[in-house]
Formats: sequence, structure tokens, C-alpha cells
Amino acid sequence: MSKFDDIRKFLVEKGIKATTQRLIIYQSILELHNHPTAEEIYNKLIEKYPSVSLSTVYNTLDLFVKYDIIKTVKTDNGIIRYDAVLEPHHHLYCINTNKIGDYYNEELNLLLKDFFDKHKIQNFSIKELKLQIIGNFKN
Amino acid sequence: MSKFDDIRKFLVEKGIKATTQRLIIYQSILELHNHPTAEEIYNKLIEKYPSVSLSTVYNTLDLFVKYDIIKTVKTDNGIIRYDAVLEPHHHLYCINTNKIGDYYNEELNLLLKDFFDKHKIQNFSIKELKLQIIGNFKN
DNA sequence: CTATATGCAAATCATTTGCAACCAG
DNA sequence: CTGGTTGCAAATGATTTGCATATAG
Repeated sequence: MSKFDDIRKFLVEKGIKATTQRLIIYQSILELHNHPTAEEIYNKLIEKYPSVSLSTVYNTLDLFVKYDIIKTVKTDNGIIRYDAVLEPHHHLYCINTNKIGDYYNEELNLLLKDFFDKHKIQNFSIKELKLQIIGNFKN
Repeated sequence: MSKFDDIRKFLVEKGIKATTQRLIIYQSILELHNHPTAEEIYNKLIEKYPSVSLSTVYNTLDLFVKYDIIKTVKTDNGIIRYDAVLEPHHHLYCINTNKIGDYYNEELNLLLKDFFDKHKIQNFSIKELKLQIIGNFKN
């Protein structure tokens, strides 16, 4: 019973073949939990699996996004970050380090949902609400 | 009294020289009010001023950001968009077109401020709150 | 077996930089 | 005048693509 077995099952359930590269890439995103870039994932991978290629990382990330396995996180500097967490949550953006953290609060989600139930936006239908909490981490 | 006079004054107040390129670049961002990319600004400019260079557009936009004249808008596809509006507001992200609209609501701002006054985040100090309203524009 | 995935190198897209000519203050 | 600004071309950084080889189902 390898630690990859549940990831394998998860990928197959999502409708894609569970290849070695996909397993280790998905595994890496989970381990690097801090919204890594493609480059960061690649760097972590080649420590253990020196033969994986950067283009495979990019291809696989694109595929994962297409199959709702991961999401992209909006950044303002042209570098795409990825997030393996699919449950609704908000993000903490650190001005100093560009690091992105997660923020979960069900009360906030309800507050926002309630607000937009009462204040419909004309000509726009809402699919998702994500708060960007911008500031900095205190050491 | 040229239409550029108030922009000229505005730039000087912000602490930078009011050159022709800066005037027309700022003017273009205002005219293209929909959070343009550097490329879109450049394309608009060369219609009227064929001699401006793309690198000047990039340099100038960076400078404007540094002097708080415009802001970057977070996107999730690696392309940086710019916003001339400095007042606090939120963004509507269209899934289909990648267009970004503005959303102003003072009640929402107060709601959010109030929420985080009551729910401090440990190890993080908040500078700004921006809601990403993701969905699509109805025609 | 066979379609799909992988990996290399080359291509492309967005952005930045070095440096000489230029111009606002 | 003079230092900051501009524009070119070349460099860089991030991502994508074409195609031959390898592999999962």
C-alpha cells in the first residue's frame, strides 16, 4: 500500500490516467502546501526524480486545472501560483515576500453570501467570492 | 487650456516629471478604463502617437505603480493589468472574457472592516481588503 | 496494442535591461 | 546645461509547442 495509492485513485476518479509524473507532481503540490509556482514544484521534484522535465510540470499543471484537480491563484506580478485546496477559502497576500497563505472562516463566507443575496449585481452572475487579504505576516 | 493640463498637474503633484509620454499613457489608461494590459495601452497609443515605444510603456507603468498613480490588478494567467482608480473598490472577474470590472459598495467595505475588527488574524497585519467577485457578465 | 503521456529543444509571449540620443526643468 | 527620460535592440523569465519516444490501460 504505497502512499501514492489514494492519489492514484483520486486522479482516476477525476477522469485522467494516473501516471508516475502526475502522482509525484500532485504529491509535491500537497507537500509544498504554500501555493507553489511551476518552478518551485519542478525544483522540489528533481531532488527525488531528476528525470522529470519542466515542460511536463507545466503540461500537467494545465491538465490538473482543466480537470478541477487544482486551481490557479491570482497574483499581480505575472507568475502563476497553484493551489491544491478546492474548498472555498480566502487568501492572505504578504506584501513583503509575495507568499500566499490560506484563510478559512465559515462565518465570513455566510456574511458575503448573505450580502450578495440582498445586493444583486445587475448584468453579472456570481460564481465565486474570494477575499484578498493584503498585508504582511508578523514574525 | 489643453485636456492634458490637469494630468500634468496631477503627475507633478505625485512627484514625477510630466513628459509627453507619461501624459498620453496616463490619458490612455483613463480612456481604456477597463483595466488594460501594457499591450492594450501600447496599441491604443500608437494609433495617435506612432513613435512611442513598448518599453517606454512598461517603464512608465512601473513608475506609475511605484508612485501610487496606478495599481496592478491580480490576474491568474500571467498577464498584468493596470487600474487607474485608487479609491478602495472590488473587482468583477469575467470567467469567459477575462475582462475585469469595478464594484463599489461602501456598505460592503464597512461590513468587511467590522468583521476583521472582531476577528483578528494572528501573525498577520491587514493593509487592504479586496473582494474578487468571480462569475460572468450577462449580455 | 494503441492512444495518450513524456521530454527534449526550439518557439513564443510578457517583461526587463543597457546604453546612446534626447529633452524638461 | 544637466540629469532624468526615452527608445532601440538585445536579454531575460515564464510558459507553450512540435515531435519522436515511452508507457498506462
